[in-house]
Amino acid sequence: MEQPSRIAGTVRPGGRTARVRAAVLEATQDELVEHGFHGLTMDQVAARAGVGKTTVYRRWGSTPGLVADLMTELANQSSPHADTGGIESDLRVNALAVVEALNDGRLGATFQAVIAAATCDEQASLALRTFYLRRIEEWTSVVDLAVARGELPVGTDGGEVIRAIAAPLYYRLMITREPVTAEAAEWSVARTLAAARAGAFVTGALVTGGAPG
Amino acid sequence: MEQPSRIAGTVRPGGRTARVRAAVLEATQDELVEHGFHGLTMDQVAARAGVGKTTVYRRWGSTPGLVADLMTELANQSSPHADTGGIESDLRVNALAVVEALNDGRLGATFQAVIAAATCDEQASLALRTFYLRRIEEWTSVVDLAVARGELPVGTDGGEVIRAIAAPLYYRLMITREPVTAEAAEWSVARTLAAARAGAFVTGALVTGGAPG
DNA sequence: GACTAAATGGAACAACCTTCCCGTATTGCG
DNA sequence: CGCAATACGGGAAGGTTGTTCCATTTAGTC
Repeated sequence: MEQPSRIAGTVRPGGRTARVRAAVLEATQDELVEHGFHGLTMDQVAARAGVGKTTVYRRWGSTPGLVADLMTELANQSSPHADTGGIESDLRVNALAVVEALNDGRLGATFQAVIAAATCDEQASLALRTFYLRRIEEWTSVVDLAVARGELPVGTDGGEVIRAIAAPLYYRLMITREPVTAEAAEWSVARTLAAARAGAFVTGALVTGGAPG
Repeated sequence: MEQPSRIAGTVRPGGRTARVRAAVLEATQDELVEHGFHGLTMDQVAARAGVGKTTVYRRWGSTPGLVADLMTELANQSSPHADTGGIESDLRVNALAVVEALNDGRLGATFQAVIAAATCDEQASLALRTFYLRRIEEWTSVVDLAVARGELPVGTDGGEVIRAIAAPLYYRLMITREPVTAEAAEWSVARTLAAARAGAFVTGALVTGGAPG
């Protein structure tokens, strides 16, 4: 095709190109805060960023492409997991970080936009999946260490525990649209931990009764 | 004023008006299955439904209005909760029903569309919240009965239990975009039940340790 | 510091969304 | 069965957004 076997912006990523990218992503977030994903247009993003429409089309192609790139950018800003020495406080740090992120004007709007975009765009869906699976993986070690310390049963699936912490918070945000409070985070930690201690997160086991078989 | 103090379609809801509404909502679902919320246009909905686009604009106003009405329609189609006599199987019925709905082509696409629409439209957000809070309320009695039977601790918050069952499934659907399987439903039931039995859903209590402090 | 290729920006064009106007068809009622 | 009000349908106009072409500017290199 027309493209020199590479995507525009990757051959000479320094100087102006980098400034343009930063300005466009910044403008994208601003637009998302104000209008949400449905109201995001290439036109206004370009105008707000002070760049030509052509540039936005060439480098991002569409509005889902914009939010996907935004999510990829966030994915690269790795936030190190906690290590407070106890699983309960570690998970609490995690849950409260999620609550804080979702309630942050810019971040919250961005997350919701990418989630919305992922419902109709494969690129956005991939960016979303990549971001969260990476975050989950980063935090899994917190659970693994707790297992090593004897705080949780051997075989506990760390990834599933981290998912279980976050799930109720996102459920409130996106589905029931209830406020995502610190209290909800505490509940999530307490309930997940209770289930984990009962062995409900042990791989392959479906513990439903009071005593393990 | 222009409007006779009522919204079009509410004064004479019989006959053609009802047929038009049914055709439009049907076409909306079809379009959602094919293009998602982002690709939903008033134009194509009208064409597909075989009605004038003026009518669609007059009665629904926008695409979020369309999906909001769709959700309201689904909310009125109440599905009675289970009563198998045991909390575990009751919750399993609930979880599997959610899995089935989310994996259904039409329903799944509709849910995702409304969730996406709710991120930028108050009307859709309200329809979504109304739908789910009603469903949660319908299923809460299942937990209350279990408490009465002595299967779960006194004071267990039924609404929160039902939320906890569904949350991981929606999390997989919308956030990590992993397949929503029957296995995931089983996990959710087992973990929620383990936490509930440990008293983690008792109102006001934050049970985190083995023994209450 | 000059050269080459990459990246950008402005303008033009097409497509789409949304509204307005008015004639027509249908409903609910007497 | 006839009347009056309601709801619908079609087409055209105005505005916004999507998409592409080509000259100009800039980054990276010798």
